[in-house]
Amino acid sequence: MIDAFLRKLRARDDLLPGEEDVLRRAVGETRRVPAHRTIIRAWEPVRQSTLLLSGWTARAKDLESGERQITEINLVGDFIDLHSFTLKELDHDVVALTDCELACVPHEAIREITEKFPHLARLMWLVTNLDAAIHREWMLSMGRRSALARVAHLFCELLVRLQVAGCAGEDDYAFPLTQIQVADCLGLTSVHVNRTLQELRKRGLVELRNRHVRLPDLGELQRLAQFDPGYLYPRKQAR
Amino acid sequence: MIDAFLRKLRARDDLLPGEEDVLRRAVGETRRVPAHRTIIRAWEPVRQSTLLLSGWTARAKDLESGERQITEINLVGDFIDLHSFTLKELDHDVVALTDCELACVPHEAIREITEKFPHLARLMWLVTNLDAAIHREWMLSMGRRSALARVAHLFCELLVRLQVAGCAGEDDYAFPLTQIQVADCLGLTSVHVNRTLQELRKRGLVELRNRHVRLPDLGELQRLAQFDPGYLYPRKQAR
DNA sequence: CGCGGTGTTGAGACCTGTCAAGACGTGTGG
DNA sequence: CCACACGTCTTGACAGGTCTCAACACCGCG
Repeated sequence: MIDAFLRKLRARDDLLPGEEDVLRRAVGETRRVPAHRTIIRAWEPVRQSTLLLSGWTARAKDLESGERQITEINLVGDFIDLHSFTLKELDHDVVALTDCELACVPHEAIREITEKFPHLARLMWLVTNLDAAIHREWMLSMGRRSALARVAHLFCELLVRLQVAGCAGEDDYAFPLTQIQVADCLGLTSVHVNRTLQELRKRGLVELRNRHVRLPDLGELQRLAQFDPGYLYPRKQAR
Repeated sequence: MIDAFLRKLRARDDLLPGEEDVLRRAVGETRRVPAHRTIIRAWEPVRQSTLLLSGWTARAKDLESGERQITEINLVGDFIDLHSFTLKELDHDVVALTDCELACVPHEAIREITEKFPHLARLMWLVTNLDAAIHREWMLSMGRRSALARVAHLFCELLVRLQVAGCAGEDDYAFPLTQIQVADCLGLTSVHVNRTLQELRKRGLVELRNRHVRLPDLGELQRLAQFDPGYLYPRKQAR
């Protein structure tokens, strides 16, 4: 159930004896939410963190004028709000992009981990820092990459992350986002995302239909996006 | 010496007895670096984190084409790379924007804190999560705010953060950045930053000269920027 | 006094946004 | 089974914000 999360941790460091058990015991009840539901509302007190067991979620910030910026996509095995353990309330909403299965982990349990399992606590700290690294790469996209490179980069990132989670093939994966949601991720309009996708299709870099994407020329796509997976910290290391 | 950092922590939660001492003992030697120096280079192994005692630094990511994106400004009392404790290497450079004084904190010392001072460790975890919250707000700026609002928002953020650090007046502070660096923060060109600054001056919202800025109509500036300091998590809370 | 970096200005290009309309697809109710 | 409604995708014409390139002014400093 929490296996995708364990895999994510083990990709970065070996777990010590007992750590897997503690984590399994830390997990409380699970629940399902339908697509479009707001799972966590900004600025409301949070007493538990939530692990994503299946589906896609997004962290979204809105301006008064209604424009939305998605600051991160979360996938199977991600905590959607582990940072709420230290922050106690979030500066953004978390919304379900698809139907989702969620597992609760009470902050009290995480606190116990910080008291008694410091190595595991460091790994959970690491996980929140991985989110921040993704944030920084997205900033680079929004500040300095063209629309074409931005869209390409998003497809590249999601491929790698879904592969780690075991939810993607060599060069394809289920892609549930609408063009509106892609636009909200990239700081573009949906009209322009549409035209950009057409350009990527014309170049033979992206095949997208029926909520499924294939990236037939990954090398070229990565070159176009200047995608380097280093920022996802895929290496195992003592931490 | 590390007082600005202590103030930053105490603004979020009370310290327990002994925690201040541990922190003071954790700090190793200090050093000075001149402006423009690269303090930490991306992807090189890091064995210590660095506390900023004076000056301004930036986290910078570059594209091959040479375009730069600054993903965060760090100020007195900030760790410039606390996340390197879990990440072991950084996905970005850290550069000195001004002459800086730095203090080393060996990762070994932070590791000890996670082993023996879990509450303090949680506060240091919190500090890295504050960085991520700033990242998210900057993403909102770059994705959805106009150039005018972006520049305004940056001035608002720096005012609040410098006030917490005790380095700003009611409505003014020393502002050492060039327009090129501001552009790199906001995903704009320096030419456009220049024109945007003129517009802000014309509206009576920003007075900037001699590396010093005053914000005569803070309320209006914040309204224009849709600035809400909540994302800086200025509240004290048990953590 | 000259130099290099920074700030300023102008003209024009271009990328992306805006607005609007229609096509397409899917689920629902009659 | 059809009609309809709704969201999404697509397309076109046009607007506008931001960028590019270039030149010049300014200023601190050696």
